Amino acid sequence: MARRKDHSPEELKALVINAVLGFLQNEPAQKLSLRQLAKMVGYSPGTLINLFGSYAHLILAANAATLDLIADKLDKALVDTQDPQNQLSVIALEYLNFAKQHPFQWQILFEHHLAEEDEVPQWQLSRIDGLFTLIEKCLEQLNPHSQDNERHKASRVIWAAVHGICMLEVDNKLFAQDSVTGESMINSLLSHYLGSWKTSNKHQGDEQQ
Amino acid sequence: MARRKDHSPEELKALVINAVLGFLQNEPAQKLSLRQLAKMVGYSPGTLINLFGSYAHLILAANAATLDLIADKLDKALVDTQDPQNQLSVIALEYLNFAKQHPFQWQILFEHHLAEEDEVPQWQLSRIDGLFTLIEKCLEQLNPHSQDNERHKASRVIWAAVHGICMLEVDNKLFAQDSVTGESMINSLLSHYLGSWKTSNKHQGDEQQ
DNA sequence: CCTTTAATTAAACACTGTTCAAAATAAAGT
DNA sequence: ACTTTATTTTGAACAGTGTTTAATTAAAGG
Repeated sequence: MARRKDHSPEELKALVINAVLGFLQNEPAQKLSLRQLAKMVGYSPGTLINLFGSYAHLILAANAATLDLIADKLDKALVDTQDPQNQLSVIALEYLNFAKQHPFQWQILFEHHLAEEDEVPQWQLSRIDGLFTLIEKCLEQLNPHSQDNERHKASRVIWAAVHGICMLEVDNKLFAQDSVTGESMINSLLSHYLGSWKTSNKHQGDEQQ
Repeated sequence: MARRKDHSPEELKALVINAVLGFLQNEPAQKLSLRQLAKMVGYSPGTLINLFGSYAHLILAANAATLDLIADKLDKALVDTQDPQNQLSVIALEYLNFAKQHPFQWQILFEHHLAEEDEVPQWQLSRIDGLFTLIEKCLEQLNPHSQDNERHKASRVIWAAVHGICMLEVDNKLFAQDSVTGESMINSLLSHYLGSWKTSNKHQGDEQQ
């Protein structure tokens, strides 16, 4: 059998990715498989494999779409916020919101590991780099006297911390009383961490390591 | 075939769990399977299944052993530290150290999801509860005027943040310059967050949410 | 119209976790 | 000591997985 002109390669890729993301709205990534995905879009497993290279790369393509979607949401949420600390808050809360609304789609973003032989593709790296740059810009507004490497470190700390909160929230691993939500934790984190950080480099270097 | 008196059920369980943890020292969880695990210990796949109930519960048992191991390391690391802020630092750094030294064993702790129908077992919950209690005690020493729910929230924030740092460090997803290590991030997090937190409830309530 | 090119797939392969009836043996009863 | 009972262990079968490949067929080029 051969070339069915139903869909161009790009159309088919989009079709498959939509099928993945649609599936992950209701069911966890574990229950997804190449074979039933092929059935959903009406093609054979082999076709999907030589479209994406492998099942792992197919998931990677879906994750790329998710990253773009998140970046888009962040950009839109930032347009009517000027204060840098509020901006960081908006970024973190919007990120949490996405994780809560699409838990399975969000989980697969971080639980999907490529085989160690093939490296993480360049576009993936640049997408993540964009997010860090965004945070660092906020930090620069918050404390114009701060140094590059201080903002670099702080952006990673904030990002990792927010990420951890989202992760445990989505996995229901916080074991917290009802009043303690992901939102309140992010507020606590940002107000205390930034409150100390933005005043720590006014007259001297980092006070502890 | 029947009762081979080679091993009692408990001995066999320990044997299997050791095989799992040994495997995860060198290879990721993806490459582990029930069948090759059975070969390692010299029993059939079926035997392991009616020992543990299922492959998922076998992994759960291995994760329980890991949690005990971590709790043990934390206890031992804490004996010669009095200052509560130093204690929190020791806890976090020891935790990071374990994650770095046993990345695959640590990953499977959080990437392994049970089917939603069977709930997380009680002993698992109590182990995690113990860790939170430990952190809350440090916080109480840090600020005796703080309220219960404030320490409750702060313990979750710290825990989630430390966890996020460990996760991105193990996954190599920090994309940070060499000077920014997991250790330096944990130091930054704790010094800034705690620095603000411990003085925030001296004369009034939580200043923001 | 015929040939070449390339997309698509069914079938086979080597795996996976799980079930179950049959087999093997340890323990209990006589 | 022998039989019976009970229980542990397993091989084989089952339904599923991702991947490879040879064969097929539709479209494009001459």
